[in-house]
Amino acid sequence: MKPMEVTKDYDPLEVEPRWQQRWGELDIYRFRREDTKTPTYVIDTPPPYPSGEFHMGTALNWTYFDIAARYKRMRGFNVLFPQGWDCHGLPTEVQVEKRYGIRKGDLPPERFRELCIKLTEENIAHMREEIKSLGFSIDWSTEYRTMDPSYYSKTQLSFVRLYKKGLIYRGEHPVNWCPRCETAIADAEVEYDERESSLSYIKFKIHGEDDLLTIATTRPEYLHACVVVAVHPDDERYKKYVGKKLEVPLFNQVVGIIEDHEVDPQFGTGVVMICTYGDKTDVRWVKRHKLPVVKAIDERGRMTEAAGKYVGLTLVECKGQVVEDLREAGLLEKQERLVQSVGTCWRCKTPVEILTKKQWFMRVLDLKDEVIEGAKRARWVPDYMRDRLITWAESMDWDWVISRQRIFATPIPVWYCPRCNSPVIAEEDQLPVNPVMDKPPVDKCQKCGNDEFIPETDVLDTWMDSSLTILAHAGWPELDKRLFPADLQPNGTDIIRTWDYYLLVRSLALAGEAPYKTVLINGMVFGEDGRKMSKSLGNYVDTMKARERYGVDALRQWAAIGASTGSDVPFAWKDVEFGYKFMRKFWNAARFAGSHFRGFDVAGADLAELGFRPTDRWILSRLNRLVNEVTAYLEDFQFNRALIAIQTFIWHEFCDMYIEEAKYRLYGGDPTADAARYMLYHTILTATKLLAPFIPHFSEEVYRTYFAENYPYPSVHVSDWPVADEQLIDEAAEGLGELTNLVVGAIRQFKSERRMALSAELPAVEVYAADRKNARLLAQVGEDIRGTIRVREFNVVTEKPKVVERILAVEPNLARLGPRLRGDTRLVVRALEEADPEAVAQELAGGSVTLAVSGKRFKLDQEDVRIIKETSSAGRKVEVIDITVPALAILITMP
RNA sequence: GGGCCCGUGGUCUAGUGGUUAUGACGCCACCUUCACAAGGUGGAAAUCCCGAGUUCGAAUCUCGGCGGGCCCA
Repeated sequence: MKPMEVTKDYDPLEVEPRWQQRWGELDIYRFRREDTKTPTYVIDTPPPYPSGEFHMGTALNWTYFDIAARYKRMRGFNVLFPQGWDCHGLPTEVQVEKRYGIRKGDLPPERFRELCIKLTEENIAHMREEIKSLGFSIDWSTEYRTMDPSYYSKTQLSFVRLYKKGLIYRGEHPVNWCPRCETAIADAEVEYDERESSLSYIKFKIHGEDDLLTIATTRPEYLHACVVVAVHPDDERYKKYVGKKLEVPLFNQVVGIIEDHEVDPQFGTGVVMICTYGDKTDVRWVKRHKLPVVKAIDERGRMTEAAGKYVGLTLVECKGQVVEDLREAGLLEKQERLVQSVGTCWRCKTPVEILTKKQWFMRVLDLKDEVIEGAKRARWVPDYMRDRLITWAESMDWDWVISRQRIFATPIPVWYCPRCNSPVIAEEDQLPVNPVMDKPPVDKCQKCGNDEFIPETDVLDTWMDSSLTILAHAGWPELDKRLFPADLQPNGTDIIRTWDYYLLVRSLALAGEAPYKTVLINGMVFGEDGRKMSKSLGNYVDTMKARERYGVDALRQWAAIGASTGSDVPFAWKDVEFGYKFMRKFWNAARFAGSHFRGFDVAGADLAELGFRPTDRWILSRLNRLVNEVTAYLEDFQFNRALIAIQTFIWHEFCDMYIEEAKYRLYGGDPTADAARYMLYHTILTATKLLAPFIPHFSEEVYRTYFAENYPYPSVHVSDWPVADEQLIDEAAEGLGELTNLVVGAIRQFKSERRMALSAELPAVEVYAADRKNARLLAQVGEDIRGTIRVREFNVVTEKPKVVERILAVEPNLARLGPRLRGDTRLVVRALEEADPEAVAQELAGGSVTLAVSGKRFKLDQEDVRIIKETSSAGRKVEVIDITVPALAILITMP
């Protein structure tokens, strides 16, 4: 497209798909494995769960990766930005059951698995399209799926290796159990929910006495599994009972009374019953006091034989029946309503129970110190997020349950000898393996010689797959040290204790090294109502909806600028719209600039000959400063600050001031017009590059329209990141530019107040500068001011014009006075307020002023204060604008 | 109950010791202005949650309270 034909409005919906397709053809995001020279930058991106929908939170997350990836690419790194899918999991099984109206037990596992794979592929296809439409610079050649044999054979290999290292074991241990899903679930999968329940006060008879003791419990259905009763050791009420025995009502087992610090004397009666297992505290108590375990319920949450006549009832049924029977027996003292936090299955929200089952565990508690050390060594953005992982690691009291009773997951590569129960672990070279279909690596049991085996039917927790991502990218078990540890580990606050933790613990166990150098955390996305965005709350905005109005680049600006890094980000249409408005503003500026620098030979221009004016030097200095600022912010992952800095510069300095101040030269055949053309070219090009990581499509469109022909790069995204020229950062030039803007702004405001068109011509403007230095400076920019505000005659004077000048106040410069005067600062401030400003100013004109307060004397020089003046016209047919700092009076001769 | 974070105009938000607190959206007034009226120039609008402390000086640091969030128990 030629600049002449550039459209007035930027149309992202037309531009964006065009560049997405072109980038694919150019293959510019591919990680170059064969390139061993260029430094690498490795981003381990969390593989999303293929639920079928791309959540706004994921869009935020991916925007962060993408900004980092594009920035590092322009800085010359060989960037690995992979994409994978964390396929295994219960939600897919549930979705398949729903879709086909079946229960997973209805089909052979392999058949059910196939249906899961089919559904997953469909879901991935949708999500892949959406990710592509969002324009992320992913290297699609890296795409992996954890359900593929090529991936899960690594999961299995990790199992085998950790088993050999003694870090995986099979054991009888209490686990969180979902009785609906009939599977063990990890701590991280337990969700807590406020639920109303009842607290039952139940009378226990003291064994061998007639006395009764009342205990309070929320779980009367576990009465048959009560193994002991506990009180707090300092609880005077119950001292006399400790050591005695109690008879459990309805079931009549005789249990002891013990003391434990964890009993809350304020809760209920201060006497609690310990059941195996009513909750996690019970697990600790059983361990601490070496109590017996009663298997109270089965895998479906029904009462076992141990419950006597209640056998076969569900937990809820049993609770009702037991309470009823207690009431009839006169043993129920009372019931109270109680709101408590209940652990539920993250998927189906069924309250979680605790069962003792044979399960596979990873010995993560043994790695606690190394995990904490690894977390401490990594850089965290923001820094305080590190504490979340450390607190979590410190508070863990169970090993990680890695087995699940599900179908769609990585099989555990193990068989058992049915005679002696010894496990047979798969050999590394036979992986991937499905023990149900495949044979074990040995013909006879090593222990007992038996030649038959039964397969392990349990499968692995899906985190066993996804905690290998970094190792898998790096080619583990043969580790490419360029790719491990990863440079960047970006993810949301919600998965610090899962993904960041599991990656760390597994890499330490398998590779002896922490897997990431920097962890970049993003907050959660909230809906426009201020609550976490979710379908169930009805505040959900689809990413497709969010991009169809203003395009992806507008949405990305919301993501980048919505909050400081790590903070939660409320979704707001106005932010997306502002993103679009910014692009339109820049687009039009580029259109204007392009029409002026088109045909101008930038490469061949001799900068010394162009004749830069003060406004050119000002914007050039600001631009170079901007490059430094944005670069520093990006190194710090402060995306919001980086983008705000660019937007503010473009809009308010470049467009509102510089372009307006350059127009008179461009239109008027000024000898320095080429300098302005050069500045327009250089500023637009540099800003376009700075914007490329944030708004890639827009930047590409601008780059290709105006600049590409002059450079060898096929895309702005593989061009070079701007480097500031420190020589051009010039305080004096900036001061002069700001002085120019001040006068221009004041006259604009003046015209606006008098309802004059901003382009209205003024016969004459005279600026009176009290300060000789300012007068000299103004003289240098007089031509720019004259040209910009359209005035026929512009003069700067130092002699007082016919105006009356009045000193309004002499204000203290606290930044200077505070540190010097300390406690006396207040006195001086008071003294200045009370003194006659005219007198103070007059004395100060001689160099310094001495104030006497409370018997003390303070000498202030001109730097210690600021003089606030007001001028007013005296008789001439002029209007006057007063500027107090610096002291200027602008006299305008009216038309 | 624990850890971490947050509380700033009507709404959202930037801002980790210094004069007059950033910006967006919304609101009001004015300006066809030769890149952009989906623009520009202005304006009104903030007890910086409350209380105490540290300091010459606190939105910012400390403590307490109140309110909210995320993760966890």
